[in-house]
Amino acid sequence: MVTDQTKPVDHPAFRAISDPTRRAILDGLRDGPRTSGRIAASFLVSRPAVCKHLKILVNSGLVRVHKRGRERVYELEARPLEKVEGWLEQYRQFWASRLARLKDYLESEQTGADELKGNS
Amino acid sequence: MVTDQTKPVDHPAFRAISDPTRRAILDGLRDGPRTSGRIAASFLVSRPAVCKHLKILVNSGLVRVHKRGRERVYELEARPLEKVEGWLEQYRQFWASRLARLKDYLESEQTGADELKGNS
DNA sequence: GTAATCTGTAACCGAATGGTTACGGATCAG
DNA sequence: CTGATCCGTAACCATTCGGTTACAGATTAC
Repeated sequence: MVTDQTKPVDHPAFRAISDPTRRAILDGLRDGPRTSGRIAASFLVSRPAVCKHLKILVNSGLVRVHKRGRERVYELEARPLEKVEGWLEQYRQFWASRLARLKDYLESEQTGADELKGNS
Repeated sequence: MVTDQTKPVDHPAFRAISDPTRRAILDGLRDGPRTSGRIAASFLVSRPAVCKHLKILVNSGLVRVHKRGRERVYELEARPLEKVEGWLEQYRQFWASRLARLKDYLESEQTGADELKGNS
């Protein structure tokens, strides 16, 4: 076996970070906790839309929320991203290794011996 | 500024890897190039469904394809994942640093001085 | 040539997604 | 108490998504 045989990684975070707006929200929260209104003010979409994104982020574990008076403070909780990182890690060798670059080179002159590289 | 100020990262790969089936397809391709039929055979969903997933993966740049006789060989192209990795990297400090763990500890006894940590 | 095989796509369908406007609950200001 | 403010959710809508079955184009086998 060429690569590590690991169970399929699944986590709601994968879905959560697939949306550009949600990623932008997370990016903003890297500067510190923010209230719902303040977050929404920095986006073109409506406030309820942001609220729904925040809900998704909370449900995926990427953001925590707690009340403070009449406002609610949202805060980044990055730990679930570790799952994504873990999945990604298994691919790093395919873009970072010398072998990967060698492969790229060989592919520039089609050998036609494709499936020889790994068939179970 | 606490964190690096970077342009919002966007790439079709984020959407592509949000689906569990597509991630499983990529996982399989780590063992080497495979034909469409062989890939489909290892999934419960129908062959056309796998075809559509493969198309999405090709369009996102995560998979390359070339014909060989009457079959088509799909091959992993991991480089776009570097974009995802780059975005993720900006969050590593939030789950890996000593500061992050200190924050976690402090949060276990609500101080109420939330937004003091970073307001522009 | 003809039949079997490998493959992608069209047509269709139900469910989920991402957005909107309208509303109501809770809290602060006066 | 009353009005303004902050906020989440309900209801609705168009679009996308992920799946299916049916079909058609190429290539191989005989």
